[in-house]
Amino acid sequence: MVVYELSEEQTNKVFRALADATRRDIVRRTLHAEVSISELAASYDMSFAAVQKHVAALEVAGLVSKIARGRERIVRGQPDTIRHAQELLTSLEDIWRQRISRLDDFLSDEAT
Amino acid sequence: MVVYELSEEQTNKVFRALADATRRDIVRRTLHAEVSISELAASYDMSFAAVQKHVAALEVAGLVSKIARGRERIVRGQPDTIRHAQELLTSLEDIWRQRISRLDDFLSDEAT
DNA sequence: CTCATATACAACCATTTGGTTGTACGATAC
DNA sequence: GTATCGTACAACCAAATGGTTGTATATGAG
Repeated sequence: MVVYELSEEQTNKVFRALADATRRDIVRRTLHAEVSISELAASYDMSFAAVQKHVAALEVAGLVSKIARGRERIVRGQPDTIRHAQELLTSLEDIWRQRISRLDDFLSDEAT
Repeated sequence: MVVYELSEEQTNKVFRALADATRRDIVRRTLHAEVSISELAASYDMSFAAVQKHVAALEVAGLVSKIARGRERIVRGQPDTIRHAQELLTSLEDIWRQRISRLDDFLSDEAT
């Protein structure tokens, strides 16, 4: 399986974008179904422009994409980028697991 | 399986902490083996105090813990918190998968 | 055509972030 | 005891973040 690595800068943007409850909620909603920016904006207690900025941050991170439909912009969640972030976390967990298995080896050596 | 949910604020801190290449590297190294703060500081092109702040951000997020050993502070990666973040990303992916399966249902209804 | 809607974007502002240097203090080495 | 090492923490600063309002523009409705 070929994994397309994200650049460090791209990775920063992905995690940064996920570090906000409103943005995480936008990702959830746009993964669930296509939503326009104004529909999103109606849900949060902040200005339209603020929501627009959150969507822009998510778009730059690759967590959502926008397509024009008439005068609306439809926002779609991008599961691939989520998966990239997940793979990075998995690689961290693997480091831990390798450490544990090294420790097991050490202990079984000890026992002989 | 009981999953201990992180608060929104705690989740913000975890992702925020991961949104920096130096901090991700510190997590990698401290998951691999125990390292003192000064050992960490020697690796990065910034002041000791700056590295100390990065470690503090990771500690507040629950991604590392510190224990005193003599005059040193040993930093340990905390795989549990990594797993919490991973579970959140998995729940996002699940939302996507449910959408796909709804779409499949729709298409098979269409076919009948 | 005119009006309302959906979006884009600039300018502005307060707060947070990420770095710096300097100072203080406990633990270890000599 | 004194010097050194490892850490903690405060004060400071520039840049980024997350919100605001205001203005412009394109699309759809009537």
